[in-house]
Amino acid sequence: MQQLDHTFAALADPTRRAILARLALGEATVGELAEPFEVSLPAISKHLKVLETADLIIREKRAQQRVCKLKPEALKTASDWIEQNRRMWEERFDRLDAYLRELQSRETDNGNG
Amino acid sequence: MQQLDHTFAALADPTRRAILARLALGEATVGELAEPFEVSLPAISKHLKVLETADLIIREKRAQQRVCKLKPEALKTASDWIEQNRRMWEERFDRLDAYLRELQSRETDNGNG
DNA sequence: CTTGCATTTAACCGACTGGTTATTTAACTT
DNA sequence: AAGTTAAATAACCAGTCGGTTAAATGCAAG
Repeated sequence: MQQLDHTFAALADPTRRAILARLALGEATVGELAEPFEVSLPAISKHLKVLETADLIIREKRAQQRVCKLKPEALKTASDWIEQNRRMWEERFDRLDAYLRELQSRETDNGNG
Repeated sequence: MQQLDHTFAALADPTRRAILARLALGEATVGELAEPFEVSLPAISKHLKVLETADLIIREKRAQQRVCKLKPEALKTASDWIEQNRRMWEERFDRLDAYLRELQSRETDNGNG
């Protein structure tokens, strides 16, 4: 799924994750978002475009500023993928674990009998 | 956190996600993993290295083959980050929603009084 | 010890990334 | 209309990515 590509790629950058964390505290303008970072404004603008393409945020005009807000739905897609797979993985490991325990107990039985 | 960078970057590629999904069904050799894809073996080998660096899989020698297995712990790191943030985001949106509802009801009260 | 198989490494390629500075666009202020 | 402010775009750069083919490695079996 191409949506997942974009979401995970967007989340793979620490600056972008920090921007998202900041936005979780409330909407902010591009300038406000850029302020804590030591990179240029165009760099932040590019990060915001990546986040917007990944559907993680929206930017809306407000006078001469652009206000950024989170869009929580997209994160759910990624979260769902991970959780679904994690469940599969762990089931698999649980089965393996049970199998190994069974082997173990059989050997013990043989050893004792 | 650098671990998150690697994990999300690894998950951002559809071939790598497919490999993980395959491995959820059980361990597999490099050749077995490569078989369903239309790319060369070295390409798969590189993907596996990315997954290994991200700590999502381990490769162990078995005769002249390398057997790949999932390592579920790393996925938890990513899952935790997403879930934690998702909760923050949604709380934020819940608060905003409550606030807007309150505004609405006040205006209604004023209009009626 | 040579042959064969499974996989990795090397060298290379075009496309993309994250950064820069300089320029342009858009909207408010005077 | 001219100036100021906020942000985006353009053009560029070094580095990484995902892919290739060809060569090297590791191991088992004759």
